[in-house]
Amino acid sequence: MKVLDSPFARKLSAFVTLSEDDLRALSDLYGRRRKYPAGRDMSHEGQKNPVAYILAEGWVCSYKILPSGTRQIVDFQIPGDFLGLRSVLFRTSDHSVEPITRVEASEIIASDLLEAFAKRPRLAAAVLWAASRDEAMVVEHLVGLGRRDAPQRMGHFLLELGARLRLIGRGTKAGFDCPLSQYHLADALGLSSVHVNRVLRQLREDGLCTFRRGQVEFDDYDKLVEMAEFDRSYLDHDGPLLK
Amino acid sequence: MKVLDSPFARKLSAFVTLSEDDLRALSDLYGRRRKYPAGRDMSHEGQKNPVAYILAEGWVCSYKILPSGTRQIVDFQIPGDFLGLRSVLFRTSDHSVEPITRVEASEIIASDLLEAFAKRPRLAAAVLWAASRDEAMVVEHLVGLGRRDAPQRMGHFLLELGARLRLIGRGTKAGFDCPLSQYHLADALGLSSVHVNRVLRQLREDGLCTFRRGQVEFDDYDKLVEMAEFDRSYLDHDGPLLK
DNA sequence: AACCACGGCTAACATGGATCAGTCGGACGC
DNA sequence: GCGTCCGACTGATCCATGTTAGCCGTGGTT
Repeated sequence: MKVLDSPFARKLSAFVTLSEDDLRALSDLYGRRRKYPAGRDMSHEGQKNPVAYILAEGWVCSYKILPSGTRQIVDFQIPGDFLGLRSVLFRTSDHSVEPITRVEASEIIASDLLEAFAKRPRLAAAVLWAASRDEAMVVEHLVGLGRRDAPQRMGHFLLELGARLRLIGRGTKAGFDCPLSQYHLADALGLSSVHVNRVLRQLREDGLCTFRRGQVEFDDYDKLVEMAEFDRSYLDHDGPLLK
Repeated sequence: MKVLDSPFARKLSAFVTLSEDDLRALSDLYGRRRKYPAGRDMSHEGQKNPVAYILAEGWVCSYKILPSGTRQIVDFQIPGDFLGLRSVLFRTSDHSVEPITRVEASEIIASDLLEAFAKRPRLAAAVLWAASRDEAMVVEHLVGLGRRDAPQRMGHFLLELGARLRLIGRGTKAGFDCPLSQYHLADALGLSSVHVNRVLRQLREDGLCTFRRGQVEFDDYDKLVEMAEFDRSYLDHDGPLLK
């Protein structure tokens, strides 16, 4: 039961049915578990020989800093998400990672991962599915930055986060706990923190959703979906072809 | 020699040394070669059972249409690039593909690909490297949309395209042929076509680069690199760990 | 030859969001 | 208890970019 209850197993199980053996192989994967305090970077751009993790507890963000000093957050990772899956295949990490809260993460050894894939194809399929979903999220994020205005971006972002959290049992259609500051939102959505504040007030006054003191509440879920043009199909595309 | 001269082989060879046998396995991969006229979509979002291709000739773009009718181009593919590598693993294609010029593409059968990977690890490494580079480009694109202004975005985009084309022998530091319309640029860079025109004029008047009649000329490469804060390390990261 | 469609190009005007310059309240250190 | 720091919050102003409404040249069609 312990494994099944981990956010990672919950997420994968939502889309590929995993057997007892699959789950056991999954739990064998976890290497040493490490804790990181909030705030200090876990890795930064250009670092050599990086490690991959599965997030067990806490939130982190992956970002890039531009020469001008501004930053762009590419993605947030929540419990159950992979961290640095790509940078373990290639020698150089191409972005920095900052823990937003206190974090617990399990190290993943690349060779163990490949071995488990060879033995348990369904597990490989599930992990690939997760990686592909992450990529789809980045693309959707890109589309938002290019073609959505600030309120839509904000609404879309909160709805996506909510959907991801529900998958691991940390949120409902009513809302979720959210440790992000308005600066995090600004750096993710390509806005200034000042404007983030204005947009949040707007959403609150329009009765769409309320973000206050680390809590997101969806005041009118359907109306928010409509305003943000949120189409969640990119989050739960069909599983991989291999049965 | 024929295989070695294909844009795909040139691109891969630039980063992973491939043996004669690797190259032979590569040429076996190519399935039926198909031609598509410019303009009509090759595939659209939501399509089932899509196919993967390697582009042999011509340019295409992958894009998403928003409910409002605007579109965001996620990426351009040029000869040697994969097309729909991810959508072959998953049942649904999550974006549309439009040929910009007349296109020739070779169909890739998923099972052939996996088989080739099993037999020729270096080939697998090379293809993975290419996929990873594509992902890094999407991330860089996202950062640009979030945190760079229009002239920087434009400069960055043209420099990146130039670097990619040089890799397959279709451009130099002096410039390259470019079949994109200003509308394509607008949809890729998240701008209006009017503003694209303004920005291009600006770059020309500043002596940085000239885009006219299907030709990009870098008038002052180094100054353009500096203005756009172009750091090409994301394009040629080290190869994968597996030797 | 006349027509039309399309892409490049431009000016005038409108506006979303950035920037600047703060206030305020709560948490924390001493 | 007092400073200090951080994040939320706000108003005033400015500017980058969008929008609207065209013109022009070219190439294709009838």
